[in-house]
Amino acid sequence: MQSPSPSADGRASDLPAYAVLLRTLNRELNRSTLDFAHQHGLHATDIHALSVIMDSAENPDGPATPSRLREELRLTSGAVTACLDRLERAGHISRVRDSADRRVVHLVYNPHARSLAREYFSPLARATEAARSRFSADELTTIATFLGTLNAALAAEHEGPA
Amino acid sequence: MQSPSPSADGRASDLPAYAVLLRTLNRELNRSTLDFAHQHGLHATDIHALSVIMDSAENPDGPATPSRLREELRLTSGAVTACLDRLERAGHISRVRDSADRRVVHLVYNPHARSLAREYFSPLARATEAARSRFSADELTTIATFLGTLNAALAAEHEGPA
DNA sequence: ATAATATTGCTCAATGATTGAGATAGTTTA
DNA sequence: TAAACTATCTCAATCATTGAGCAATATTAT
Repeated sequence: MQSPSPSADGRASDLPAYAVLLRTLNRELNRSTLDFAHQHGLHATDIHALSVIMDSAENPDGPATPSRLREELRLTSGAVTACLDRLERAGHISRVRDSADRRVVHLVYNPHARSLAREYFSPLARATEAARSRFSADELTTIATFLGTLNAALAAEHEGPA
Repeated sequence: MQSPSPSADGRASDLPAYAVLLRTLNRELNRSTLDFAHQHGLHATDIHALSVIMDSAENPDGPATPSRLREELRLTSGAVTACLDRLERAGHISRVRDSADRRVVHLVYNPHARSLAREYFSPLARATEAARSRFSADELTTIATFLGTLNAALAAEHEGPA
């Protein structure tokens, strides 16, 4: 009844189909996170925090701080403190006072957490590589550009939706 | 030092770059979920449950059940019951006993929840459409195929990782 | 300098979602 | 019919999160 879609896989490229694909992807990624958290006696919150701390370490916006986590994870300050206490107690991260502004705490992850993170992302990396292997270099470039564009659009949605 | 990558956006299509893109996407989608949940006095769990119930209604695997939610959301049975109590009390879903096997409860979402779900996915749909508008039909087909492949690979990871 | 204001992260009692063991009701197998 | 199994629910205990307030540091104005 809809467009006959001459290309072999074309039936799955309209907006509703994209919505289902993205929702499913979100669920799969969350499930990976939960499984990994359970395996290590941590909570989903802790893993998400670790993910933010990891990405902040490599990004030019500077190292992660408790305030940053509060915004990224939509937690209250008390919850952030508790989360960081858990991660620090388990040896994954350290709190380091900024020397310039001594109110600020920098969050750095220890070598221990580095290997933990590698382990966490290993199934994801395996699945991603399996999917990537089916596409050409040009196609992978297109897909990466799309993902970047989508991320930017989502970020714009909850920063200035008006 | 790495491959010079002649294509304009090629630098962003290797595996580590994909990992960052997918982690960021996951965070953006979760943040949308949390923001929406807060706006409506619900919890992230409730929204995820609603999402599963929605997709189950349209999928051929049959309607959602508490057991299904327990697996999908990695919750215990007590938590599922509490979550469904909240959703039912707020009028979003109904529990319906299966007539064939009267131990089973089918979860259906009410018209009220249908409009709630539309509202929830509206920012996501807007962002997705904004990103989609930048790509050709062929490119969108490629991207959709990739997302489907990735979802299948992720599902395979936590069903039979061995 | 000094006082007033703002910001960062923490403390702690209260709240409430989640856990986990068990109960209940229904189904299937022998 | 009895026994074993399954789906869901109940409920006390646990523990992450909330939210108000505090301590320490930084900034700005006078």
